[in-house]
Amino acid sequence: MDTFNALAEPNRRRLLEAIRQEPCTVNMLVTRSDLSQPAVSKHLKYLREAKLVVVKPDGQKRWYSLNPNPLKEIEEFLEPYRQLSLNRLDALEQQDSSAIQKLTQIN
Amino acid sequence: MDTFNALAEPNRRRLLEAIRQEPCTVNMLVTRSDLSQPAVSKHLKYLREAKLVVVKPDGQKRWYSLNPNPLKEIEEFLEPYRQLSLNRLDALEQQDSSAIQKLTQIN
DNA sequence: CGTAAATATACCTATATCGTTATATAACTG
DNA sequence: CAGTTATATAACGATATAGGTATATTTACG
Repeated sequence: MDTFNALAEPNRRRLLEAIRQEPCTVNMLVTRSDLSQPAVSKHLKYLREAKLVVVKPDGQKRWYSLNPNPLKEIEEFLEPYRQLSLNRLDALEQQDSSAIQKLTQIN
Repeated sequence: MDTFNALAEPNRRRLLEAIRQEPCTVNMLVTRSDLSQPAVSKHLKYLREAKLVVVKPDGQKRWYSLNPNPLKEIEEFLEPYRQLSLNRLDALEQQDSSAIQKLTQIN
């Protein structure tokens, strides 16, 4: 499971959001999601494979915390696209709001 | 097909890269990839669903060009993660290279 | 008009993955 | 030790999708 695929699943993004806010045990994530415990464990397995989380065992509990480093790959992919939409829209916003309508209704 | 899933497929990312550089017809993309024509057409269908590309028919040709707007969703997702790794590593780089080793070997 | 070119779609097989239930594996607790 | 808690894994069915080949559809051209 690579970074892109790990982020492609909405439940996995939500789990990662929770872990980003603070390290979590599996049970904490089960409580905060509407997923079963095995489902959470499986998603965590994929997040581990993608190295987006690291685990620290503590007795029977496992503390999952974020490793944001792999996200750089996504950032690097997005980099060449940044100049395009965002700046282009920003520039338009300063002059012609009808042109923005035209552009944004594509999306 | 949502934005995240559209980007999860490596061939699709490559097609998008090509389209980003200049608008392309299907045949151009077939030539520049190692995919069959139907495979390219299918990936383009998903990119269209995700609204990452727009098509302009021109005779029998279809010109595919980039619509970067949906990428904002990815940017917004990444936003809260930006402060974490990148800045943290940048800060470390300026003082202690062994600490960087420890951090980066997680990844 | 008949053929070729450009693209899309249908159909098939293989593989991945989602979620669930049941079960295994440790580690605590009394 | 017995039972419970925390987590992981196995096994299963359902669904999605990747790729290929064959074919349909539309447009161009002589």
